[in-house]
Amino acid sequence: MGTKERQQRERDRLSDAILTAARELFVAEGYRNVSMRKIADRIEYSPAAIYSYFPSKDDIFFALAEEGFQKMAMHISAAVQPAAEPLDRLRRGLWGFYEFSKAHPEYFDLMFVDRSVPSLSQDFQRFEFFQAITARAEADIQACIDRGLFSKKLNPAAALHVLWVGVLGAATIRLAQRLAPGEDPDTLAHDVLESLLAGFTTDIQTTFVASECAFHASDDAASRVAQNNA
Amino acid sequence: MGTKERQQRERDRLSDAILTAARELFVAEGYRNVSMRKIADRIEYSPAAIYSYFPSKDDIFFALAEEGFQKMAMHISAAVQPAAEPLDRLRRGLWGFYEFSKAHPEYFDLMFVDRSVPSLSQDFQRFEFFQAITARAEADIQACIDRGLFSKKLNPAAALHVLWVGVLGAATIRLAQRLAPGEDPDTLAHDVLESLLAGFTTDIQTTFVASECAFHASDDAASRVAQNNA
DNA sequence: GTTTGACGGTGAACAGTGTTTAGACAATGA
DNA sequence: TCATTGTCTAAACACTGTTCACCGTCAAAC
Repeated sequence: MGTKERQQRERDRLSDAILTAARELFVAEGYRNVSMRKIADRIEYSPAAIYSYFPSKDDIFFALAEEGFQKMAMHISAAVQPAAEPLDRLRRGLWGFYEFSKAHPEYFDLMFVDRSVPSLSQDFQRFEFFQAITARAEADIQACIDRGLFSKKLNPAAALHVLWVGVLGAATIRLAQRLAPGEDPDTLAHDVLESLLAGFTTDIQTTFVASECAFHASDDAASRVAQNNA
Repeated sequence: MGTKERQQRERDRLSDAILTAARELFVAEGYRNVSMRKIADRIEYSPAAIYSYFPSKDDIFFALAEEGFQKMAMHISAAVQPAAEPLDRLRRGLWGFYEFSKAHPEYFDLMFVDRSVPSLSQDFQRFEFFQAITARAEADIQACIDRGLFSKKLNPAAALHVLWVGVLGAATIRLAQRLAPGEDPDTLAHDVLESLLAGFTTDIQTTFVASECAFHASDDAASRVAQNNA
């Protein structure tokens, strides 16, 4: 009767144990120091046993990345929560993104920076996290446009990407420790965010729409755009 | 007589051969796929021989990173060259930075993103490249301020970091392939750059100076700054 | 001319990595 | 009771960075 169910339960239990062991090693030592043998030691099974639960090491990290996205969604939601004004919400959300990179550097690296887990790059858009958080943020940007805080020429989706990527750059440079000893990464992240938001108030960037963007095509195009904006 | 010199010449020759082999493997297969044994195979020596020329694998990558900085300095200088106007020079220089990340992704990753070569993080400011390129770029920013193109409240050094980090974020996200299939990374990089430059024209960011920045201290501080700028 | 010492290079090993495979063993269904 | 199924393991494969005892060569000293 319930034998199939019990077996499945047992499978789930061990699958969870593998993920838990991997997660603990992962946050403690970084994912570069997580090995199948260390995971096996923790769960008191042989390394080969893991392979009947996860096809490869990459798949374990893929599952961990999925956890990371949920963690981040909660982190950002909590940061946005207390604010009602759209610009305030936007600021808080992006700062929450930066803070997440500080609170969970290993997750952040795995989710956004690392190139050694191929499945993550390939299936990145699969994470439904982006549909949820992104939609709200874009609505906030639209609200800022409607209230006259941002340029009417702004494309909310493109603008969100710009903000996201800008803060991500600051977070990455902090994690990679590519700043001089005196420089404060928090200030840098803050300045990037504020500069971008300030830029959104202006009408200057006429090439903001993708189809009009030929800046990178050639030297001639580059100087043409430069002249336009000078 | 010249025996010492000949021995030294021979040492230099082999040291160069090691770096050449490493570089070829590095650009062809990525530095994660460079192994001491593969390098040894190429130079037709045993793996152990390498260790009397480089203390560790990290030191080989450190030397390659140094090459990368020289490469990048040349790339950016060539991009800036044809322009006379400071804003144009700035734009070209930063776009050159982005293009470098496309032309030499492995170098870029090693130089700015990677965390697995500890010596690079530790001695990052040692690369004299930054003194050379940075000084010129800061002068261009100062010129933009003087000509009224940028806010007078702008700190050139901080502003350059902001531009640098913003473009770096776009480059990183492109390399990590964390964009949806439809999205164009070049457009994104361009938008980031233009938004930041546009932001520099405004006086809005009153917290641009480090000492006044308390945005990230607490929720109260965050909302206070938000109100200031709303 | 012989001996000594240093140096350059190697083979083998150590301790680790992800992954595969043949086999053992227990639990299940007929 | 017997055959089957599924789970787990020991051992191996092909790698990784690094170390170390050894070995021959060659320059210098006696």
